[in-house]
Amino acid sequence: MSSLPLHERIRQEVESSILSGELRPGDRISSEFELMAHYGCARMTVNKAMSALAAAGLIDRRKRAGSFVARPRNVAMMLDVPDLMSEVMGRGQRYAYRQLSRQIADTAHDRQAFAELGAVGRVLRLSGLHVADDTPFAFEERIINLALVPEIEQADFSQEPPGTWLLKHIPWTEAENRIGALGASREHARALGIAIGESCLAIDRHTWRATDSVTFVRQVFVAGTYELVARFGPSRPPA
Amino acid sequence: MSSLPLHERIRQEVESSILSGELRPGDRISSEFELMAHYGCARMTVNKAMSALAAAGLIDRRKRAGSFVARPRNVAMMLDVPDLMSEVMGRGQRYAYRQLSRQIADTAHDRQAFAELGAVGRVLRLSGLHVADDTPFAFEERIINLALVPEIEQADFSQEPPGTWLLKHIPWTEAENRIGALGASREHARALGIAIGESCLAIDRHTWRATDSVTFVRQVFVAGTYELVARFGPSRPPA
DNA sequence: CAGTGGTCTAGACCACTGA
DNA sequence: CAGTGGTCTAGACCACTGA
Repeated sequence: MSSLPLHERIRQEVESSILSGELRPGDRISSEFELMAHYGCARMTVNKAMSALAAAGLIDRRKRAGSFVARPRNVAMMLDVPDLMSEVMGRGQRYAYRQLSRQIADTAHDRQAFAELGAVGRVLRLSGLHVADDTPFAFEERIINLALVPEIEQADFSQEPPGTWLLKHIPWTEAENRIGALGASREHARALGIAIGESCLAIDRHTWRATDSVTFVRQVFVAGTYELVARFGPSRPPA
Repeated sequence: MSSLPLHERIRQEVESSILSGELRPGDRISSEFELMAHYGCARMTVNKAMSALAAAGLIDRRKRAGSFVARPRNVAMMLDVPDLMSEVMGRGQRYAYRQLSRQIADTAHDRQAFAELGAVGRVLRLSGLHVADDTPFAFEERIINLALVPEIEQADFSQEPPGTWLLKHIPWTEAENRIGALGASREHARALGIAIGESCLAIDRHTWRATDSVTFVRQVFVAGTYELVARFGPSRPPA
């Protein structure tokens, strides 16, 4: 039973040739005209398959020359960056957000806020804990551009954390994440119940709406309690 | 000067409506027939634009019902996972790999190798340091399936690290990365010149060729010396 | 200059599914 | 059952660029 569309079948067959090693980097792939003849289909169907492989970075296409298996350099992996509340609840655990601090500031006087968001004016600064089954697993420190989201001043974070609130109210954004490690500061240590200097995973995320900064957040996870997963490949990895 | 293909212009215009908030999650997008009329083009052109948005996860398409702005849940970010040697040299620094240990084992007797790769038989176990401008910045511990890459037993890692060697000899693979933090072990600490327990970023990468395990590697970076960057969005984030 | 990919057209048939 | 998206056809013209 193969109800697979033809363009998808072509894509998978060429992809398999590349991932199995039958076609090696630099090798030329049959031209669209040759593939048309081979599959007995229209050129658009072949083109759809090959365009998808080019978009995924597996092949390079050059006019007049043809299509070639690309060299795997900086492979772009797909990284899942889930909403923490959804993720915790998805594992069947209870989720809670505990606010630790709240403060209105202005990028004109708050140098850190200015450094992260630029000159956006009034900002809301929050810090809090993400808690799964009564155990804090992440500390977060957030700066929100109030010019863009004034109504967040009245928001209630007892049911959902600021990140989830923002996701609902500022639905689609552009984002940049920086992932690193750090040793727990005094504040992190007290909040997370660990020792100062203990190893933590840190995610710094800056999100924009068009050209305006929406929010900057640093989330700090105790080492071993949280992992990010990124994948590359046609299917999920074999078991 | 807009030499942009029409399908790309349509994609960008709909994307802008979503990212600017003009269209909100759940909102219906004009049908392909309406967009055909609006842009005065063929349906395939509209379809190419909308299919790209659906592939990127920005819209959901349902037969009979139409196309709708998706809810931003687990957004898939693009994570750059560069080759360490290329990255260091791309920054204009000198790169070197220093091998620390080398050992042939068998998954029949080596429990850790079996746990990571499965029952693949003979394996090569390596540990070494990635060095930029004479400063070690990453420790790596690697297990390689010799059944798949027997010639690596004779390879010389003085010019390129095992990862780069594998990239050249086993060009395209599937991969899964797990990114977390850990405290430096005694071995990490000695190799990297840091204190035991000091915070480190750890990347565990398992790569496959079709259904066969090729290699498992853990790379450990001193906190603050290395960051991973992941992005989501139509363009690069504003400055 | 000739082969290749990039794009686009104006149709077509179909599966699906919600009004 | 009618509107929608999914797919596909058989053409077309063009820009590019390497033989």
